[in-house]
This record gives sequence, C-alpha cells and structure tokens, in this order.
Amino acid sequence: MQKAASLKDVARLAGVSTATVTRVLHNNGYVGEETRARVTSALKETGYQLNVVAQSLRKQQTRTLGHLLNTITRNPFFAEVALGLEEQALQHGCNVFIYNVQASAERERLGVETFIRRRTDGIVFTSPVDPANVELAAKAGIPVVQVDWLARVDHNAVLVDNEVGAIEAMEHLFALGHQRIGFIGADPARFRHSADARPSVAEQRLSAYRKSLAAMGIAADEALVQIRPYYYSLDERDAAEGYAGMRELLTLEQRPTAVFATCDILAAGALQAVHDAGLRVPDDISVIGFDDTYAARLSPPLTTVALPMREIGERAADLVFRHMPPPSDAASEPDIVTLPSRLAIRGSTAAPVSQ
Amino acid sequence: MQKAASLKDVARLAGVSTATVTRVLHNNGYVGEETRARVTSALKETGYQLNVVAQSLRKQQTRTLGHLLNTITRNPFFAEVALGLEEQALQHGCNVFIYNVQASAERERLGVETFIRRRTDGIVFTSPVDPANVELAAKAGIPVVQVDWLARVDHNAVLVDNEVGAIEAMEHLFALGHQRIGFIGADPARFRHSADARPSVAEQRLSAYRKSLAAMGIAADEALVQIRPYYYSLDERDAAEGYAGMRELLTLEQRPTAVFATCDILAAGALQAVHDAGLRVPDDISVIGFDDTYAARLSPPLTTVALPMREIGERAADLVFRHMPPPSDAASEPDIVTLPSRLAIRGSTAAPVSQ
DNA sequence: TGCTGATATGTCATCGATGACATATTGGTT
DNA sequence: AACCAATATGTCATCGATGACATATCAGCA
Repeated sequence: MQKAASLKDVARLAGVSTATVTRVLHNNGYVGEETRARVTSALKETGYQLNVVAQSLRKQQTRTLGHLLNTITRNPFFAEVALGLEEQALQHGCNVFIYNVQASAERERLGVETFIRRRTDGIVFTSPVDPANVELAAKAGIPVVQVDWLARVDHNAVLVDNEVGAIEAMEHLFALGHQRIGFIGADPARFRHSADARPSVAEQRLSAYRKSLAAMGIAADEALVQIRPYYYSLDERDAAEGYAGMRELLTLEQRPTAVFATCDILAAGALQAVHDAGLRVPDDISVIGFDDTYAARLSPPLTTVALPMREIGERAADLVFRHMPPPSDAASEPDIVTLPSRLAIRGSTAAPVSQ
Repeated sequence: MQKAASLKDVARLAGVSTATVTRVLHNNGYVGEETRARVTSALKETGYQLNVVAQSLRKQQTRTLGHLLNTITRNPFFAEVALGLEEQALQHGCNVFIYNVQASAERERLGVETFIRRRTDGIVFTSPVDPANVELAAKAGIPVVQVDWLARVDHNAVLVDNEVGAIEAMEHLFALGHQRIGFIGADPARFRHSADARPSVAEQRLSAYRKSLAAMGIAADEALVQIRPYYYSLDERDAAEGYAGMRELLTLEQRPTAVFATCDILAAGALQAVHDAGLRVPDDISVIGFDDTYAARLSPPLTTVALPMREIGERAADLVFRHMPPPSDAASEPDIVTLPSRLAIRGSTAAPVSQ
C-alpha cells in the first residue's frame, strides 16, 4: 500500500543522483563498479518499478497499441486475432488496449479519440465500421492497420483473400465430383458500406461461388442460392438461418449434392437440418464451411476454409511497427498484406452418390 | 502527421494562460464569457486532444485496468468476461490492457510487473495461474480481483457457484426421471494448485455430482464416472475426450440414461458418440453440459448450465472500482461475489424411456 | 609538467496537465 | 469611503524519467 518508490527515492538511498540510477537501469553510460552495486541494492531494497507513465511522457512514446474490435457480440475469429496481435506487440515491448466497438460507428469514433488521447503508438481496426474513423486516426498521425476488411486502399491492411479461399472450397467440391452445389450465405447488401467501397466479405464469397461455377461451365441456378439475413451473430440465430437455408435446398425437386456455406455457423445449422431430414453428411450431401471457427472443429467435424487468424493479428502488429515514426524507410506507402487461407478437409465432404 | 497540440499551444493561440484553458476544458473555476469563447475556438482550431499520459502522471491515476487472461488458447468464456469487464470499465472512464498469460506462471508474473510499471488502477485475474502473482500485485498496492477461481480468500473475487450449478443440472435430470446418470469430466488432479488451495472448478463439479447422487440415495457406481485427461483446450482434442468418454459409457452392460458432462465441449463430443452409435439424443439418452459456451447453442442445442459470463466481467470491474484508493469506506475487506448460474434447458434432455 | 581522452557522476530543463496560490477587477454593502 | 465577496486570470511547482551538458578525476603520453 506504500506508494511506489521513484528514481529519486532510489538515488537518495544509494547516495547518488537520479542520472546515475537511470544509467544503471538502462545499462548505458559510465557507472563505477562500486556505485553500480550500491544502486543495484538500493533498487532491490526499494522494490523499484519503473514508472512507464512518466517514461512515456518524456519519451513521447507510450509503447502501447489500441485495438478496436468490432465484436458484434462474441466472435472467436476476432478473439484469435486479438491474441496474435497482443503476442506480437509484446515482442516489441508494447501492450494492447482493447476497445469493443459493437458494430457502432459512434462507439468506434469514441474509441479512436480515446486512443488519440492516450497517445497509442498505433491503432488496429479489426473490421472497421466507418472508414471515416480510420481517417480520423490517420490524420492524428497514428499508424493505422485495418484487419479483415478495408473500404479503400489508403491505409495499411492485413487481409485474407476470400475469393481464393472460396474458389478453393468450390474446387474441392468439384474434385470430389459435385456439380450441383448449393450456397448458403449472408446478404451482401447488408454489409455494403458505401457505393465506392471495396466489396464486403459476403460479396466476395458469393461472387467467388458464382465465378467458380461459371469457370466450370455449370449453369447458374438461382434456386440453389440461399441468401439469408443474418451473419456474424454466431449464435443460435445464425445457426437457425443455416438450418432454414438447408431446409429450402432439401425441398428442391433436384436437391444439391453439396452445399457451400459462407461461415461455419451457417454450416453447423445446415448440418443439423440434414440430420433432421433423416439424411447423412457426407454420404447424402456434403457441406463445406468458412472461417474455421471452432464450431467447425466440434462434432461432426466440418470441412472448411481455415483463416490464419492468429497470424493475421501478428502481421497487423508488424505493420504497425513498420510504420511507427520514424517510419522505417519507405514505410510511408501503405502496406497491404494478403494472407492465404487453407482448406481444412474434415469429415463433412465426400464424393456424391452417383445418380 | 503534425504533432499534437498541447495546452500551451492552445493557450498561446487564445492569448490566455494554460490554467484558463484547463478551466474551460474541465468546466470548473471562473472563466469569463468572452474568454471561454476564445479558448473554445482555439481548442477547435488546434484540434486539441488531451494528453492522458501527462494527466495520468500528474493525477497519479491512469484510469486503466489490467486484465490477465489465462487464455489456454481460445476460450470463449474468457472472451466474454473480457467484454463485460471492458464495457464496465468504460463506464468509469477506464481503458483495459489485455495480457494473455497462456497458462504460464512466468508469463503471468511478467504481466503483473508490466501492469505495476504501467501503474494500472487495478488488475483482474481471470483464472489466476499462480496465487503468488496475485499476492505480488496486491503488495504493490493495486486493487486485485480474481475471476473464476481463487486459491485463498485474501482478495476480491467474482465467482460462480459451480456446486449449485452442478446440483441444479443433476436435479433437472432427476426431475425428468433419470436415476442412472453418467459423468464425463476433467481430471481434478491436473488442476490442483497446492495442497491448501480451494478446490478447483473440476473438483467442485465432480463432488457436486457425487453429492447429488448421495442425496437422492442412489448408490455410486464408479463405472459411470469417466475422468478424462483434457480440459479447456476447447477444440477437437476435448471433443474427442467427450466422444471417448461417452463411448465407454455406451458399452456398459447397463448404460446410463443420462450423462452429465462438465463442459460443453465434452458434451458436444459425447453427442457425436451417441449419434455415431445409432442412438438419438434425447430419446435414447440425455446429455447435459456446462458453461453455455456457444458450442451449446449450435446444433443440436444442448441443455447446459449457463454461466453469466458478461456479468462476471462487469462485477469484476465494479469490485476494482470499489477498492480503488481512496478505498470506498469499508472496502478494505476483500469482497467475494458469487453469481448464480442458470440452467438453460434446450433439446438434449428428456425423460428416459421406461425400461 | 601539461595535455588528452576515457571514465564517472551530478545538474537541470523537458515532456504536458493540474491545481494551489497569488493577483486583479468588479459590483454591491455598510 | 472603506470593505467584502464574487469573479476572472495568471504563475509556478509538481508528477517521474530522461539525456544533453557540465564538471571532475585519473591514467597515459608527449
């Protein structure tokens, strides 16, 4: 409960000046053998712990990152990103401030202002809500990194190529022999930010589905495309949408032999629908998911497009540090890193029964 | 990119002293009508943002909490707690530093020291690894709150009554008419911290299972108790353990009509085992889980003991603030808050088929 | 002897905000 | 006229660490 010792206290105890204590602490400059010993023992005795607040003020650097998380309640994807970010920040001696934005542009703005006032050395936006807020941070001179999605290419970003991932998923199904492939996904319109913004994740996955079919010369059948209202709530609501989507597909006169769901929760709901219809996965119908949230790793195991979540966070941290002043060399140009996804083949996909 | 304006800059622009600017900023003391206007417009013009670092140094208060998370990779339980904590901290104008401990006592110590150096106003341990680290923080005079588990009762804590929760789960099964109830759970021995420490979560749930049976006058049958090695990894490994545990139970000559699993992932694996054995839940066998992670909310929906995760985080924040200096009144005594769990009855439990 | 460079240590302004204190100007009261 | 309280604003030490700079000592060398 005694207030913490300051440099001055240590200096007094050791009978030296504060400058000498600093020199011992950081092991630079000249310090006599005997003096060093006295200071060291004084440090021990007082239980001195550096005051990082004072240090930050003096050095004009807080060794702190701000992480704006667009949680949309519980999203394991983002939690994993946060972990990677924190891990990597630690490597650089930085700590991370968490700020849950909850899909609100207003809260996101508050978060940015908080971080500006706290003089964080960088800000990471995981799924930015409003591009204007990214701009706000950048204008304050703080290095900014966007994760998962970006509206424009003016700033650093760590992305996943959703299109490639989706195409690989489709090609996996093609390779197994599927031709009639259903789609269950979120409504892209709900996630469009502005007319000139880059396509949303939902849009990318849907368009990749269409492109894949076209590339295979398979005629598009809109009856196979189930666009569902929810996305990213990641609980029973979304599972229910996946369930409903699959139900629709199963009632088709000529039902699909495989279904591509744009996220694991939708896929999980879809699996249940198959099961409840008295059919079996993957014998009667294959299901493939996206994201590799651990919903995919439970039972039954789901084939899915795995995103390197941890690594995304790590790379985001790296980008921040590359752009911290003084900007390392040419680091004034925005860096855009795109990481590959990986197809995790589990038990929910197999060759179709020949008809 | 221009460095941020300071109070002095604003003062100069407005032609007043820094004291006056402070008064305008915090709206206290006397400020003339016309002066206020000049200052206000100077604030606007410079885009002034308070330097919280300097403020913290001066006020000897950082408005910052440290959150030590014993993640053990991805645990949605803790993520939800973190959210509640952050949310509530925000209400008090505080931001939260995240620190992932990854089950390492050494890393936990580093985290505590980091927070001491950063002079956080409080530290929350979610599932502390080593009680000594809690002590370390407390000795530095920082209010400490333990979440989920505590070794001794010397410090504040927010807990859930695992025993009551488990008993309610058992009583739910009894009420449905089950008598022969299996158990699948973690090995308590793996989670014992020290001889004199309070029982671990795993121990509490197991002993509640035994007590419930005894209270009903049902003879204990150790063949029904499946103690499995893993716990809290929350991925396919744990699901596999649940699967294996259920397999064992199903091969019993007289198999249980219901199974109590001490976490949802074990339960999820168990469900799969039932399914693969050609049996149906809940028709042939009931399964009940614990925690209400969203593994329970997918498909098929799982009856489970729901923990108020968000609220746990919120209460933890409250406790920190109650114990921040000056300690509010009698708040020098440790506060131990125990929150109730809630039985979330979903589709995985039903009356047994009469035999 | 006097000079140089290496070694050793102290002084102090600085980072930016705060608030106690001092000072100055009112209008109103006895 | 003298005084007081309310109003208005400025001065400056302080929080703690840092590092530029000044100073001091000493060994080695010309």
